[in-house]
Amino acid sequence: MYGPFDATYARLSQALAVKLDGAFVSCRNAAMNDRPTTTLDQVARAAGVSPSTVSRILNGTARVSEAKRRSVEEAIAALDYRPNVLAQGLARGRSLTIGVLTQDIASPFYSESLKGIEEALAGTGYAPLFVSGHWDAEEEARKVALLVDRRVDGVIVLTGMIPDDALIATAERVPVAVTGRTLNAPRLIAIDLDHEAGAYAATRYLIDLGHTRIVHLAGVQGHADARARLAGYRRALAEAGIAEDPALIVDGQFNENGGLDAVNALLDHRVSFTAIFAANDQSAVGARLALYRRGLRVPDDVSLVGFDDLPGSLYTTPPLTTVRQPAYELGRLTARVLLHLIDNRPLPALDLPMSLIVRDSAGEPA
Amino acid sequence: MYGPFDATYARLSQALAVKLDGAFVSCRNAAMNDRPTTTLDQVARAAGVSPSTVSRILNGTARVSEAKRRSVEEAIAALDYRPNVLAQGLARGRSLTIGVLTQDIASPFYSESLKGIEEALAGTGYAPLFVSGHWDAEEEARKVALLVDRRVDGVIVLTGMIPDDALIATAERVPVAVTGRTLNAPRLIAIDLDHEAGAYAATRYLIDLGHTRIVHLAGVQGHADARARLAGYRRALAEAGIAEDPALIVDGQFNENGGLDAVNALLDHRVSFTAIFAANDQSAVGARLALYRRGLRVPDDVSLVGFDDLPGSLYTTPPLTTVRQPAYELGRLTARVLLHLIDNRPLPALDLPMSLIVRDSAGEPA
DNA sequence: GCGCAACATGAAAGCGCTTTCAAAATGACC
DNA sequence: GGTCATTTTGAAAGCGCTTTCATGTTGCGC
Repeated sequence: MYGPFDATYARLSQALAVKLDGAFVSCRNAAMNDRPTTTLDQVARAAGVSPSTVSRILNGTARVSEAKRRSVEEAIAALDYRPNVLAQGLARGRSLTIGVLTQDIASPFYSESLKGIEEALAGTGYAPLFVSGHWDAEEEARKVALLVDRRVDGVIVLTGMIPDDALIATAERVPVAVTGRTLNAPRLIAIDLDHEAGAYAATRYLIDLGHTRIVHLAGVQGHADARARLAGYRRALAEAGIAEDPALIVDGQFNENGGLDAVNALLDHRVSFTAIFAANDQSAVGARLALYRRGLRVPDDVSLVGFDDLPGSLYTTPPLTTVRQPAYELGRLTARVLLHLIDNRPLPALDLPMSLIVRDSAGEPA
Repeated sequence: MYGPFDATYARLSQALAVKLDGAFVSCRNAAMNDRPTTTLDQVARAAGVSPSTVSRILNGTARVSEAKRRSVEEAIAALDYRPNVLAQGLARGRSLTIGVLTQDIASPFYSESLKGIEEALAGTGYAPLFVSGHWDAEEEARKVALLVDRRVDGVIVLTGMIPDDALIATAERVPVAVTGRTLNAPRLIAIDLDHEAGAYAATRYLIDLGHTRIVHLAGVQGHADARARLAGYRRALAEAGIAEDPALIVDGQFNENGGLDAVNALLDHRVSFTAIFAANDQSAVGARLALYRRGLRVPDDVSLVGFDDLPGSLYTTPPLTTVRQPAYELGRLTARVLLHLIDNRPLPALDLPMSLIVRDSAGEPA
C-alpha cells in the first residue's frame, strides 16, 4: 500500500486518488462599465458622409470616391469600429453561421470531422456553431431546432438518430448536409461511406491470414453503421465458406468498456477464437485491455482489427490495424458541399475512400 | 506480402492501405424555394393583436389577458412560428452566445472542457460558439476578434498563447473568463490549477517507489503549464536530495510523437533510467509505444506516469498512472463563473483539485 | 354614479446594418 | 455652354424583434 503524503486517500474504481490543491482564482468584478460600442452611424458622422457610403465601403458594394474612402477609413481606425455581425445578419437575411449537429463534442471520431468542417469554413466568413445530440433523437431534434432558430444559413448533421423525416422537414427551411445516410430530398444532401465494404475488407483480411474463429465486437444496436459493418463481416465469412457462429458475435457497444466486458465474457465462457474484428477502434482498445489482463498477446495469441482509425490508434500497443474512415476529409467535404448547396452552385466531385490500414495488431493464427 | 484483393496498394508511413470504395452521395438540388419564414408581425396579425402583445407573451414580460394569450398561442402553433434569435439579440443588445476559444477542437484534453462548458450552458439559453486558435497567438487574437464581432455576451479562453494584454483589452468590451493563467483585471476572471503541485506529487510518487533515475518528458517550451510541471518535478527531486541530471530532461512536445522520439533517443544514447514522468498523457502514450518496440515492459522494466488523465488513459496497456486534471469540471466551472460575471452576481465558490490517479503503469524499480 | 389607481394594450421608436430609389454631381460630347 | 448618360451619394425604408410611453379599460371606494 502506498501512502507517503499527509493527504487524504480515496479508493476509486481501480485507482487511488490523492487530493492535492484547489484552484487559484483571480478576478476584479468592476462596476459594469461596458466600453460603448461604436456604430456605423458614428463612423459616418465622424467621416462626414452618410451611413450608406460607409456600408458601401465596408462591403465593396459600389464605387466610392477616393477622398471619402480615405476619410471613412480614418474614422474607422480612429473609432476602432467593428461591424456588428448580428445586425448585418439581420439586414442581409443571412447569419454567416453554419449549424453543426455532432453527437458528442468530445468524441475522438467525430471531432476529427468537426476539425474538417472548421477548416473548410475558415476564410469563407462562415463560422460553425457546434451542438451535441448525444445519440438521442429527441435531443438531436431540439438542437437542430435551436440552430434553425438562430437562423443558421445551413445545417450539417453528423450521423445521429434523428429521423430522416425531421431532416427533410428541416431542409424546407434551410439547406442541410447529412453524413452517414442515404437520403434524397430537396435542398438536402447526404454523404455516406461504404461501411459494409470496409468491414468486409477487414474480415477478409483476417480470413486471408488464416483465421476462421473470428469474433465480431458489434456496434450499438439500431445504429446504421453498426448494421453495415456486421453485414460486411457476414459477407466475408459467407464468401469464404465459413459458417457463422452466433457465439462469436457479441456486443461491443462502440466504446472501450463495451469491448472490455465483451471480451471478458467471451474468455469467461471459454469461447475459442483467434481473432477479433471490432466495429470501432474504441471497442478494440477495450478488447485489447481485456486480453492484456488475461495475459493474451496481440497479435501472437489473438489478432485484432478495428474500425475508424482514430488518431490514437497509431499509438496503441501494438499499433492497431484498422479500417480508416476519412473523418476529417468527410467533414471538410460535407462543409464544402453545403456551401455549394447554399449558393446553389454545382456540386463538387466526391471521392472519399475507406481503406484498410495494416499495422501490427493482426497476424497469422498461432 | 499481403494482397488478396484486386485493389490498389499504397505504402503509407508504416501501413499498407487498400483503397476500397468511394462515397455515396445523394441530392436533389431543388430550385430555391425557401419556405417563407413567419414573423412576429404575422402572428400578431393572425391573432388580431399588436406585435407588442405577442412579444410580451413570448417573453412573459407583462401580464396579458387570457383570451389574447390563447389566440396568440393558437396563431403561433398554426403558423409554426419561431422567434428569430438574431433579431432578438439585436433588439436586446445580447446575443445569448458565449464565445469559446479552444486550441484544437479535436484535442482530447480540451474537448473535455468544451463538454463541461456545453453542460453548464445547457438550459440557460446561451449557446457556445467554439473557435480554435491552434496555439498561435496571432490566430487566437483573430478568433477572439471574430467572437467579439459576433457580439458574444462573454468569452471563455482555454489557456492558449494570446498575451494577457489582449485579454485585458477584450475584457473592456465583454466579460472574459480564462483558464490556465493568473491574471487580475476588471470584468476578467482567471481560473488556474496547480500544475506544479500535480507534477510534484507524480514525481514524489515515483521517488517514494524507489526510483532515482526519473526521466521528465517535458512539454512544449514556453508553455506555462509545461514550465510549472517541470518545476514540480524539480522540487520533488530536490526535496529528496536527488541531483538533477540534465540528460533526463527531454522534450516530449506534449504529443505522442514527441514522446516516442524522445524515448527512442534516450534509448539510442543508452541513457539509463527506471521511470518516466511525462508532462502529459499523450507524450506518455508515445513513450509507452517506444518502450514496447524495444521490448521494455511497463511497469516491470520502466515505470510511467502521465499528466491529464485523458479518457483513453484508463484503457492503455497497462492503464496509465497519471495526474488527473478535472478538465470537464474546469470547463463547467469556468462557464458558470462567466455567467455570474455577465449578470454581475456574486461568484460561486471554487474547488478544483488535481489528484494523482494510481493505476498500473508504475511500480517499484526492478 | 364619480374619481382615481391599477392594469392591459397598441403605436412608435429604436437595435445596427443593408439596399433601393431618387437626387446630385460629374463628365462626355456637340 | 448646354444636354444627356454615367457615377457618386444620401434619404429612407426595411430586417424582426423589444421596450418605452401613452392611451384606453377596468375595478374599487365613496
